[in-house]
Amino acid sequence: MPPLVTRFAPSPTGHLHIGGARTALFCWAFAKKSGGRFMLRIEDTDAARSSLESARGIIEDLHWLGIVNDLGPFIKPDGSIGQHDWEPNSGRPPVGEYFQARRVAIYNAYLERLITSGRAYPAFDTNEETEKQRAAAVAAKQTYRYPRPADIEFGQYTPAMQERWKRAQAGERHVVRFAAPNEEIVVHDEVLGDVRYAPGEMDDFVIRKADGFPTYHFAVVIDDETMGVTHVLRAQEHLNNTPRHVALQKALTHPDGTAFRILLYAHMPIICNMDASKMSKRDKAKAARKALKEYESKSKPDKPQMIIDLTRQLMAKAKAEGTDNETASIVTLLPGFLAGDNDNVQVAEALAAHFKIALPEIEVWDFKKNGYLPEAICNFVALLGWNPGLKTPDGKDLEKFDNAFLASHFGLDRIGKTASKFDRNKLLSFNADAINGLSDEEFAKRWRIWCVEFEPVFAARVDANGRWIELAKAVKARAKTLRDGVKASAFVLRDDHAADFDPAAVEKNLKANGNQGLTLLRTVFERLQTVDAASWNAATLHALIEQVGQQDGTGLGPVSQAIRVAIAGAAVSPPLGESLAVLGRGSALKRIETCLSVLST
RNA sequence: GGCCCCGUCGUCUAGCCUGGUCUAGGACACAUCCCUUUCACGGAUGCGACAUGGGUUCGAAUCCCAUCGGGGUCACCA
Repeated sequence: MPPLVTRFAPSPTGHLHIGGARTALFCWAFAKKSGGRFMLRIEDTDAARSSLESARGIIEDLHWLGIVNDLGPFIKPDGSIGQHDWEPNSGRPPVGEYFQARRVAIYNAYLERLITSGRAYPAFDTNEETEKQRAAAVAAKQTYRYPRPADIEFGQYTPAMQERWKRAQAGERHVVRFAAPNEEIVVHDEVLGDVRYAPGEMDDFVIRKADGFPTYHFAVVIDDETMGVTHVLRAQEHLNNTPRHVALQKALTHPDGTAFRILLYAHMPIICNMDASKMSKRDKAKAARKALKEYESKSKPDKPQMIIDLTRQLMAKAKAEGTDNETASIVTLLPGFLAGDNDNVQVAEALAAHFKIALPEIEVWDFKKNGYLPEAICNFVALLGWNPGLKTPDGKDLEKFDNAFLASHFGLDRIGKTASKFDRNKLLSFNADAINGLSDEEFAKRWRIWCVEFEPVFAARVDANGRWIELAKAVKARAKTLRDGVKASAFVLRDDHAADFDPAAVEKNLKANGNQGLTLLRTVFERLQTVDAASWNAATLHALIEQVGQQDGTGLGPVSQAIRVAIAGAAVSPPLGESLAVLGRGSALKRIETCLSVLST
């Protein structure tokens, strides 16, 4: 019995998309659940857009999510790319290459047999010619289908076909097209059931491009067959591709004459935005253009001048950050981006930084950068189109689980059919729960690692006073993301001599009732000075503040708020004991002193 | 526009296959209250859906049909 094999086959043209993460997760979970293998394959046949860097990034993103492949490329500790292949005793021949661009010889061998069996033929139309026909068809509201040339006979390797092949081999620029069968194609889908496509729906699609690389359809079918893939799990946007793949599987044979298998398919729901459009990288460009539009409608700038200004600012920024190269390309792409001719992500990000707006998180890396935990992302995304259908002991739907649970419970039978909207609120809530489920120590550790990468200034400051645990305790409950944790502790970064205090807070908490707050603040200040550095901890400080409040008869509130304004500059901060402890004796006293002297005059 | 898929609270969904236990359950969001030194956390309560119209049936969220609505896809991208 050959093992069950699923595969995730991204094209390395950018970061891992959140929808791709779900596909990978489901493929992984299905393989684990079934005792099979999960394979990663890199579909880099688009020479212009693929990059090794993207492939590396995608592998890293998957690893970060805890989705580890049994077969295909992985990143070694030394940073180089290695690969897992079928073992000698696995009953399967080794795959060899998992990057499609390195498998061209394999595709060509199958392609040639397709040609000599009359099921594929070289076509010499130029791109412009077919585009023109297509445009004409669209203008006439007709469905465009590539018309099969008159000299092609389905399934016959005629002299005319031989002549075409000879021309192609002689080096004439051409593509190879598949001679599509004129019959009904039924796709058996594990989620959707049988999906029927009427005869004549499929045209003679391209299977090898003019640059010699196979198209997606062809490479996928050859690879899935030759690599031993048994189940194809992918998003529903691929459903309409499937009849092509099935037709190809029916037409292809191995050198020994055996037929290709018809694979088992399971198409899962699309993940879309709250407005029901498909979630895509372009949403970033959309958001950036929207910000720009708002700016334009507000300040009605001269457009050419604005482009010049923007360009200058971006270049200056790049120079300051030492990212000259990247920004040079941004600058050349900017006019096209503004005109809507390209959706370059770097341009979008540069504009977002300029207009101080947040771009929507679309890729796994975006979520990582903004402080989401991988376990929360996996958990949330697993619920988009799948549900365990189990209840918790108190009768609620079971929806909090980890990847190990998925690996033991996932099944195709509980994949839904309806598209799901990506509710960022719910993800945020899942993330907050994941953070709160961490012990203080664990949270401190992971938060610090994140800060070092994404908030280095803050990390260095906290590192300097070594108060991560105290800060983590103070901040954990009010952090829905790791980034929130930094926001909640922003007071740490305040200058001890800063003289700006939120006026409303000053009025309410210090000056009201005849300077009640200031008086209290003076009292605590004196008392705090008696606490030495060794006993400067949250519990001691809290007790002291409580005492002052009691002695004064005003309770805990007024003193607390007075101190809070003094040390944080505003009426909001984490609990006082912790806040003072984190600041340390010197800093805390200095701030109160500053506040007293600024407001007493 | 052609083809394909889908239609339960605003959102994710349970229930649908195997009609009655569904005056449709849970979660997120929202609202109110409680807790509270601020902001949060937490606790309680509330708001809120079977797209519409026909069948079938004693009985339909569940089965059938139609309508309407939404989405996907129509590349020498994957």
